[in-house]
Amino acid sequence: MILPVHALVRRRLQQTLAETFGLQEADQPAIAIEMPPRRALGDLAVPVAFELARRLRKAPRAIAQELTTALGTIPGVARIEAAPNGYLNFFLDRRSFMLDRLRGAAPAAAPPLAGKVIVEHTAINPNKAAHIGHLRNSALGDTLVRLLRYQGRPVEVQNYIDDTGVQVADVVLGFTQLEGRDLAGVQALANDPAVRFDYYCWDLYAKVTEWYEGDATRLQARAHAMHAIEEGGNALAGMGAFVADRIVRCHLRTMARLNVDYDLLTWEGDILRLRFWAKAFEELKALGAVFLQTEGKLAGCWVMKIEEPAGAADAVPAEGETARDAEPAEAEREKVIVRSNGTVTYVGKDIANQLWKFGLLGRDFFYRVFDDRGGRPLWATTSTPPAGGAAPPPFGKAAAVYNVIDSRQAYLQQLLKQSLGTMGFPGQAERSTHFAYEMVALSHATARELGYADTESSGKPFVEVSGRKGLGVKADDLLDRLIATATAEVMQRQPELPAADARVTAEAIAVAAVRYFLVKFSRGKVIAFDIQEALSFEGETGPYVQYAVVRANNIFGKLRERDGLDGTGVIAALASLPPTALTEGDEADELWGLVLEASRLDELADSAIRALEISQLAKFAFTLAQAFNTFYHRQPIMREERADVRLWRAGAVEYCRQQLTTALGLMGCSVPTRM
RNA sequence: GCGCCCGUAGCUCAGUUGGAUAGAGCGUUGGCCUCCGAAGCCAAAGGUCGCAGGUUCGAAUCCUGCCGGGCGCACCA
Repeated sequence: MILPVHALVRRRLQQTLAETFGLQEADQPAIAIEMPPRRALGDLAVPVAFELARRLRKAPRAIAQELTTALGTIPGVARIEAAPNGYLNFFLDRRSFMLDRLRGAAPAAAPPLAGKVIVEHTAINPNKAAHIGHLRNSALGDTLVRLLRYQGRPVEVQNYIDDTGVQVADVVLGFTQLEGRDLAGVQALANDPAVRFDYYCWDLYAKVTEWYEGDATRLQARAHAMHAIEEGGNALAGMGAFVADRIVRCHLRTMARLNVDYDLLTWEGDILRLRFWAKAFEELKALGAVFLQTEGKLAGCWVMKIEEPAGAADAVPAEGETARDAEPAEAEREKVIVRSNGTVTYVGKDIANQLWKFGLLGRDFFYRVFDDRGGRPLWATTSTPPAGGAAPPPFGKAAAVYNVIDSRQAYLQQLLKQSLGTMGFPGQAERSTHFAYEMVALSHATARELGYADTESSGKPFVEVSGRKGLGVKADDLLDRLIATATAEVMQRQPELPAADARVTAEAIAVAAVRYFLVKFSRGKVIAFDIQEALSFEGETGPYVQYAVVRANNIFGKLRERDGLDGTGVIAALASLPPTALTEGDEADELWGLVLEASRLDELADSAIRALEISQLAKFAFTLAQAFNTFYHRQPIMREERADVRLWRAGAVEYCRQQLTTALGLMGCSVPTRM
């Protein structure tokens, strides 16, 4: 926990700049606090003197030197040095820093921002099994949720279920048109223990796509089915509801395997049935934000004008092209909100949903318990008042909203934000964040392994996953393979371990492998998923981090066995020990470096949230595990004979394992007892 | 055509609101298990940070223009 130290140092610098240089806080540059490249230079570095050099007409070094003396003493800071190049370097009081952290006595970080945060993630169309692309969404979203909660913010996790969209309609048509099933037939299929219903729908969905391609008039059947499902109260709608319910339950089981869960399932059908959209539509019409288009190809549709980014609207035509040649639609783009057949597009429904999330709609859902989850009810929205039962917690009315959706939908998210602003809620628009990330594609090797020949001839660097074509790695298949591989590894290393325990361990390893893999890349990068790469448990992987903690835990197992010492025993013993092993010599510097690095979890968590870069958390955990492994090899604990040295090292191991366990937990990963 | 994203070592990627000598993993080569677990550690080799300008005391990072790649610009979501 280093942020409280940052806050203290920053505050003292601001005071000193005001007192010594007469710079009021408003005129001061932002004070960045960095880590020096080498520990010998200091523990914290502040480059503020460079910033001030011009304004004060002095050399950075002179400013740094003045600051050094003017700052005086700061609690917890042993000394301050002005580096020859102008850096201001802070050396912390190692003993008190480490003891405070071990005791958990470090002052709390800045109080978290007030108000509930809603994070919406996963949102898989409920018409087929989850695949690797969906997993990236869930892993990023769930980790964001855990990070926000770690910061002390109240978070509500929502999973949006698009049960009235075209994709459910497609599968319903597959059942009725291709297979001639009625509702009872689909129910029988779903209840057949030999059938994996989500896998079955996966294949059926791909067949429906081919069926459409066979005859363009079949698209009319699709439009009809969609309309029927939206209307409700008919056979197609009944089947759609059944399919969506069953597939959602499949998705929840898959996600539970990865330690991902939710507070509320928001069903799109309820938004329609409760006329959320009708309410939002009235307001949008009254504001003139949407209007009925009477001419052109969009005649008969209710449309919304799209705000062009600044400068784009009045762009001059390219040379050789006159303004007359340009499409009129280019100048004033319109997005269809209500189709000419009267159905509402996704954007329309989601505008209503966004308003509800912020408590701006003036209407609420009814709620039902969707799943018991062993005493932790999972709630879902519903359209009718429930007969009785427990009262739901207060949902919605958030201060801020994160929508975790891949960047291909950036355009729609932009519209959503825009409409919030248009409707008179610029503050909420500002606090509505699209957490955008790039898609997961497949490497050519993995596509080939899945039976897709000759994907290289496309000339593209990767193969795009396509649910429509049934092309992709199913989440459960991937997990099964990872568990099988991990089980083999565990049994090889721990032959005496009972099979059931080996399985539990393998599951923990598999989850860490896949979750770490999905968050280690920065979000702007397309992941070309390669199954062989993902099956690795070595190098920069989740299992590497787990392994470091297992080793640390083993040390304490042995300490307890031999010396009767546990974590708290070590901490108690350290209080009366001279700190030489922490303060003098190369080994002490290395020990201290490990403790300081471990303390940065809160700093990295904060940074990861601000930048929406979960990869920073992953990188932190890996780097710390690496530092621990180096320390582990160089500075033994059990066989160290000097008692004080042994205990200080044990203290470092204790803090390290705590921080690494927390970091893994933030990524939804656990630590096996052995592996 | 317009918008967004990406371009850093053979491959896959980090690089913290511009800061000290550009770092990992994989792969390659060579070492380390009578010693807290080798899913590990140590070492070596490997980079005109796509190109060209500009801003700055300082640029992989910011700006402009190119080049290459991806994704969007549906009465799908």
